[in-house]
Amino acid sequence: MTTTADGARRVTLAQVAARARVSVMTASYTYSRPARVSEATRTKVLKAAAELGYAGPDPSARSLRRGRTATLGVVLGERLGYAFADPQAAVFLAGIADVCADREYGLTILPITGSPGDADRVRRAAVDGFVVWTTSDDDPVLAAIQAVHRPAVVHSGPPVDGLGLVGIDNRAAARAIGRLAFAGAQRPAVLSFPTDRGRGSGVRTGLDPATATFPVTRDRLAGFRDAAVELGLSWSEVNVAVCARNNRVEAEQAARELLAADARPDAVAAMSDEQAAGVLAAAATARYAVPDQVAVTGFDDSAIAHGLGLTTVAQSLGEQGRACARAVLDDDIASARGLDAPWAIVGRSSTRGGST
Amino acid sequence: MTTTADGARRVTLAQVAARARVSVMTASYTYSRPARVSEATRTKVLKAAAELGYAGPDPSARSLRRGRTATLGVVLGERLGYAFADPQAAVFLAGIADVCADREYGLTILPITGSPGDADRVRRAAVDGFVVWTTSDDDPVLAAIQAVHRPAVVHSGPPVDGLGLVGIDNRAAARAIGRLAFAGAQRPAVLSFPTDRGRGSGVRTGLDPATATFPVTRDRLAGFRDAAVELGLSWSEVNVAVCARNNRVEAEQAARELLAADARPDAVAAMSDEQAAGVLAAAATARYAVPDQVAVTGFDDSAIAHGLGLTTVAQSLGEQGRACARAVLDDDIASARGLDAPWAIVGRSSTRGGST
DNA sequence: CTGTTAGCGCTTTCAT
DNA sequence: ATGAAAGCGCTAACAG
Repeated sequence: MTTTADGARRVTLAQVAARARVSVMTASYTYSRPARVSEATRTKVLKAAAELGYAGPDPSARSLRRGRTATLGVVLGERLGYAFADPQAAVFLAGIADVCADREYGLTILPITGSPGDADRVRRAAVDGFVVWTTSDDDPVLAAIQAVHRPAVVHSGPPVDGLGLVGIDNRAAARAIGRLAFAGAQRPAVLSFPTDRGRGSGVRTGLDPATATFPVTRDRLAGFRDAAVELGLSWSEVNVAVCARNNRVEAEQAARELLAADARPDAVAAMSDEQAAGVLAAAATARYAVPDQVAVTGFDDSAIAHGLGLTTVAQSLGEQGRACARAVLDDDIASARGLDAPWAIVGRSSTRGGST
Repeated sequence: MTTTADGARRVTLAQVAARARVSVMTASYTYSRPARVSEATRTKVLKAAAELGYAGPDPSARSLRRGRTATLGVVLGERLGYAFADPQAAVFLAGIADVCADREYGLTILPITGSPGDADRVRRAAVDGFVVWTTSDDDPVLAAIQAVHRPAVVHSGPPVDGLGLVGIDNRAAARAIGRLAFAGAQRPAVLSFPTDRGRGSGVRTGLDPATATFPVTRDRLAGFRDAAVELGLSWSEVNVAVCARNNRVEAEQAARELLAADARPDAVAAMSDEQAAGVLAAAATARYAVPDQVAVTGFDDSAIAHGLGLTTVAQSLGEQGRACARAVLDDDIASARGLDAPWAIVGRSSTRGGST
């Protein structure tokens, strides 16, 4: 007779209790409130459990009875491979994971594939609440989350009735960094995140920010436009290179195209440091001096920005991740009521006027 | 009277059934087996549900009753921030996520923080099985997973009784790539992953592979030693620079140290393409020609390897992730019985002898 | 410190 | 096509 038989023969607390000759409640307390049980009894119960191969209370049963799952759901509006390729998404998730670890919470990832089953996966997730990583205005998953009546926070928008919102004022930040990027420039250009779920890419001119359905993209485009206009530049002539994904390789390719054009840009404002790194690489290849021939700005002040001398917008995605997780786990959505997270301009050597 | 009152007043299927004037079972079928219910009744039930703000069956109750959670657990032996910073870990996770999406499974991430609570978090996770991303021989979480008697697969080791194992033969692959790296070299060096959970870093000489408790590190060190010995080089004189984390920045720093030494290495075998990229950067800064003055090899043939002209070991972490997930979800651990995943040497321009 | 009772919300039988 | 009964495994609430 093997103790660890192969069959997934489930051992229950009742069996353990019977074997230890105690009531089921005593066995239960042994696990959930050890202090309430005498040393001797506890030993007896654990011995019986070990003999039977009982590994602790069933999580589903416990969740049902307690009314909470001790798990947080994180909705990523992308296939996992893309989401993890974004260093800032990683930092954001790490912030969430910190809070979860502190509170002994699990973390369920809900990657959105774009298929109709996405909403169902969200509805069926055994979680106590949700954090949604940046998505588009028209993401059907948002309605599903709204419908389940569990605490949820959306990072960076869109705002959804009943859900919390955390992030920075992207328009204001883009305007501020855009002024540095475009200062003294004649032909500014923008390297953009995708404008909508279709994720079309290519260079457009005079792109209307309002047409973008990703709030982050929309707000940053609007901010860049504000900056251009304030500097007396015509937005309708600004080339906007839209990339399907936020990564260095695509950005470099797009920057190569921009820089090869007749009216070569003399300033490029990118939407992330990764993209800006691609621009710097393309500029280096084409032997254009930064910032004299091309000024470049990033966004996020990620780990690579310092080494690259990148003028950028500093914000803490890690702290924002923690704020999202706390708001959800504390069921305090009121603490997540807007895009008011702190940000700051970090001037370095990639823009004209030097680092201040 | 608001329909969507704030209070987390849980709506149950029984209430929906009552309102729709049908039995609880009919209401249940409406969700779990719509075909078994007439069109008219289904509409009636859904209408009642909408009126009450019922968002579908409670996941915990369903899990308890059905005996499965429809969620897969993924154990990462690192803080999330580090795990996500490793592009190959991201690819591996993406592979797992693919399989989960196909089968309408959720994905719970269990980051290991190194604290005693880790094992508990694993035990309490409401998942049907586990995939464990590379860890050390002495990771206490392995015993916890073994104890819960649910299907589990460990990627790249260590082997654990009753758990599946997926990965490549790292020693053989390291030996093969090491021969290319060290061919024609006099002073080979190695850039290594951490040897144990302590994650000490620094340059060591003649490091005994057997002392490493991370199987991947141990096997690759052993393979590099095999290669060195076969080429008539003395392992006891080989400098091994151990990095605490697998990333480009740390690797570049370590490579800088190696290259600044009196006996400058003329070949560096790294344990990942990220590390190799760091070596290339350090070599470029120091103006050493690759491969003539320094040959460099990577590992994994990741997205960056091609662009860098890196000679490396190709393997598909994505496919391995899928294999792990399938083995667990099919409860077919037998299909994951060893380190026999395919790998191949990809010769490029970073090693002497050119690309073949 | 330990035990009894009740029931979390759902779905698997097995009827009708 | 619909329904009644039973119980998944556990723990809150209340005794003793």
